[in-house]
This record gives sequence, C-alpha cells and structure tokens, in this order.
Amino acid sequence: MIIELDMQSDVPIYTQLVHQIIEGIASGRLKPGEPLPSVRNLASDIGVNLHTVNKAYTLLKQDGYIQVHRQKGVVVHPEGMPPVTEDFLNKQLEELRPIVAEAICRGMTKDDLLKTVEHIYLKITQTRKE
Amino acid sequence: MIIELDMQSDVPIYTQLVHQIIEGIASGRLKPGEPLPSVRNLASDIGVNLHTVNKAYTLLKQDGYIQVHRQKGVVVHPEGMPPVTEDFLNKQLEELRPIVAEAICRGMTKDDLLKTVEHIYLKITQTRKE
Amino acid sequence: MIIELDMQSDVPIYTQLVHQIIEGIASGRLKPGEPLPSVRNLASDIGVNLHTVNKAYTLLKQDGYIQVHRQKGVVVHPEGMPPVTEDFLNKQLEELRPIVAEAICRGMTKDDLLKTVEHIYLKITQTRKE
Amino acid sequence: MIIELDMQSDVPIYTQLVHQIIEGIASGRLKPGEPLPSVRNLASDIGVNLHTVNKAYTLLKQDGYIQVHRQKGVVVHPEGMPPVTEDFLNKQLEELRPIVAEAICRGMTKDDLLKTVEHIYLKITQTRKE
DNA sequence: GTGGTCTAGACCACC
DNA sequence: GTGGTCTAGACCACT
Repeated sequence: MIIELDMQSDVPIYTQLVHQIIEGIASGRLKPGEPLPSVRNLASDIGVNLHTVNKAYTLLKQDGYIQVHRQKGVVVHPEGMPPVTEDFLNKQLEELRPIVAEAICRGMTKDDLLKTVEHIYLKITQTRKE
Repeated sequence: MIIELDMQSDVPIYTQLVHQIIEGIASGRLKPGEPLPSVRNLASDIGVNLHTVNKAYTLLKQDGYIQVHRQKGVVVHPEGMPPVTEDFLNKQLEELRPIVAEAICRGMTKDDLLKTVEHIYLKITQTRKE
Repeated sequence: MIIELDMQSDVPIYTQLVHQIIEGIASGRLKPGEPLPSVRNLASDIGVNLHTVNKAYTLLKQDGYIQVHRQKGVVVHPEGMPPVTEDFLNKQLEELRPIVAEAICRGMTKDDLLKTVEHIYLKITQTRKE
Repeated sequence: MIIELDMQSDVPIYTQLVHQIIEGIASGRLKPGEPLPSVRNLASDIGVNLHTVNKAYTLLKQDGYIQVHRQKGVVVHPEGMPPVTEDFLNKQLEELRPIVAEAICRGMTKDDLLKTVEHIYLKITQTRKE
C-alpha cells in the first residue's frame, strides 16, 4: 500500500493518513482482516514520527475501520465496516455543505457537481472490480 | 443575515464565517453589491474577536467573493463570482475524495451519495427562485 | 479542585486524572459550565507533562463530560452529563464482574458488598447536598 | 471450563485469564482441589503464548487462589480461599470508586447501581446452588 | 518486536 | 495565552 503525504498541506499528517487508509479500504486495495504495518514500520517508511502514525491508527480504531489485535497486530476490521449512522450522515452533510455552496457560487451546475462526485466515486471503486 | 457559530466545533470560527457567507451568497440571500456589516459591527453582533471577522473577510476578498471599499464598506462582489478555475477544481477534488471514500466504506451506494449532494444543492438554491 | 496522583500506581496518570475529574463532577465540586484549568496550567500544577493532561481532557471530551470551548477554554459540560447508554452498562458490567467475583471468592456476603458500594456512593454524593 | 478471551480488549490477556478463573471458582464451576490444565495445555487450547498463561497462574498463586504441585500439577487451592484483608478492601475500594463516580455522573440512582451489583452477584453464585 | 505511556521541547493556528 | 500538531527519545507491559 502506497501512502502519499503532502508535508506542505495544512491538513494534519495524521488526518492525511486516515484519509489514505480509508481510501485504501474503499478501493479494495486493503481488504478486511488484512494486516497493516506496525506503527513503527509505517512511521519509518513514510518518514514521520511514530506518534503521528499512532494517532491515525487510534482514530481509525475508534471509528471501527481497524482493529488492534493483541497477537496479529493492526488489521483492517475483518467484519465489515462501520454502518451509516445518523451521526455520520450529519457529519457528512456539514462537510459537504460548504463545498456545494462554493460550487454554486462559482457557477457549477448541479449536473457538473454530480458528475464530479460520480467521477470520484467510480475512480475509487474501479480497482475493486478488477 | 443570520450567522450561526458552533464554538465547540473543530472548524475555526473564521472558517465557519467564510462558509456561512458563501452559503448566503449561493442561496441568494446575499445579492451582488449588497453591503455586509463592518468588521466591528459583525464582531460585536456575533460576539467574536475583531481579528476573527477580519480574517474571514480577508479570505473572502482574496477569493473574489467580496469587495472592501474605503467608503461603502464591505459589499458582496457586484460583478459576479469567481470562476471555476483549475485550481478550484483540484481543491474541490481533494476535499471531496475523503468524503466519498468514507461513504463507500460505510456502504453508501453511488445513488445514495449523489442524492445527498443533490439534496444539499437544491436546499441551498431553492430560496433563490422565490 | 485538588488532584491527587499516585505516580507509583500501575494506573496510567491520564486515567487517574480522568477518574478524579469525573469524581469531582459526581461529588458536585465541579459544576456544569465551570471552567477547568488550561492544559498547561494543570500540567504544571500537578507536575506532569502537558500531553498527559491533554490526553485526559481528550478522553473526557469524547465521553461528553467536558467541552472545549473556543473562547472560554475547557469547561465542564454545561448541559448535563452523558446518558446511561447500553454501551455504558455493558462496560460497567465487565468492570464490575471481576471485582464481584473476587469478593465472592474471599467470602464477602452479598450484603457486605452492597454495603461497600453504598458507602462509596454516599461518600461521593454527600458533599453535594451541603 | 470454557475460557473466553477478547483479543481486541485493552485488558491484558493474562488479566482476562485471571478474571475468568476467579469467576470460575466464585461460581463453583471450579471446586477446591480440582486440577487445572497445565500451562502448556491451556496455552495451546486457547491459542496464546506460554508466558501469558504462566503469568496468570503465577498471579493466582500469589493471591492464594491456586497451588502449583510438582506432581499433581496446578490445582484450585484446596483449603479455602484467601481472606478479606485490609489490603484487599483498599484495593477493592480504589477499583470501585471510579465506577461508582461515573455511574453517579450519568444519573444512575443508588438503587439502580446496587441492583446491578446484586444482579452480578446472583448471576455468578446461582450455579453454585445447583 | 508490539503497542502504550510519558517526557521534553518546539512550532503553529486560533482568538 | 489557548489548544493542536509534530518530533525525538525513553521506558514499560504484553506476547
């Protein structure tokens, strides 16, 4: 699994890590039950401090994306992913709203925007079917 | 124009301000050329620091959403909104990607997601036609 | 609010902090909306690293005991405490079971045990009524 | 005797083992003098490391719950259980306090809490009378 | 060797 | 001045 970090980004590194791993799961490159590198290994591989990786893993664990198994180490949650809760939908709504609003201001039509979202969705999931 | 701030949110207040004003423009509640409250007034109205409002206005000016006249004060940009640049599309893509990926992980179908985005789009623009 | 830490205990310092603050709330010494010391102040007061205090605060925030207000700093959650969820009852059950089992082994009667629990309950809440 | 371990739990496996065996004794499923599986057998049965089982047995022996004979192997202590010492009561108090405090915060009444403890007590001891 | 905990010290974003 | 983030380095508990 390839991790790409942007050290200049204002998005915290641990957040970028969380995003990349979630995208890895969404794309099927990371499968349920599959082991993830240890905190220390991943940290040295991508050249960040182990605490940064640790924070990312902790957040992923809290949300149910991964498990910290006392023997196998860190693995992608083997029994499916966290469900679509009401909290999640609210969070998603609050994240999407400013993006949609800005798109409207700049004159993107509804179809333009939907096509963009669809394109992203398909790009992520396409590797799944291969 | 009503501004709603969440002091507990992890989104900075100035960012919340920017979002709310952009959404106000997108929804048509704020029209091109319409005056906005002065930094000082808005700050005291919503109970935040002057710097916070100032930073929000500065960002909005940089992106071309508002103009700051020496005399007329702050107004919504009268000559249309900033265009859909390539930079904007890239930024939008990077913002949408983790949201879409998380939706996929949790089992939202493409249609579910598109319907959500469409719903937000319509909710924001509906007041426009009235 | 007096914090007592046992540096020799095998209970992590941040956990001891969480316990003490929860007990402070339970006893009424910490009231809803009341401000808590800043991470740095508390850390220097009790002689531990600020990260340790930070972790305790983060956990308390996650469980809804405190709020991190962008202006007022850290305060005891003003609108009542987290509810008795099913998750909480399960966690409580799993914590109590080994304690009860050990008490049984050592020959404590049911009444002995209940009296002990009642005594603790009253000791914590007594200051409330004063 | 069935042992149930949770590899995801933050409770160490050896502690879970100690708890389960103590609960086995408390419930009467393990009777004084009854033999326990050897370190080696138990370890392979439940799929954990030898050291882990060994540590659990060592702790149980220290507290007087089991005896380790050179020949007979490991047996539940035949001559009654460890007594209710002052040290034990203090330890119990320190374990119960944060649990009780959290229950109070979340609005459990004294009777709710006592009923929960009583329920656990009876659930463990009920098999004894059969 | 693994994750968990703690420390020390630094920089930045926010207010 | 506040919390948030990141680094570096250390020790320990667990397996």
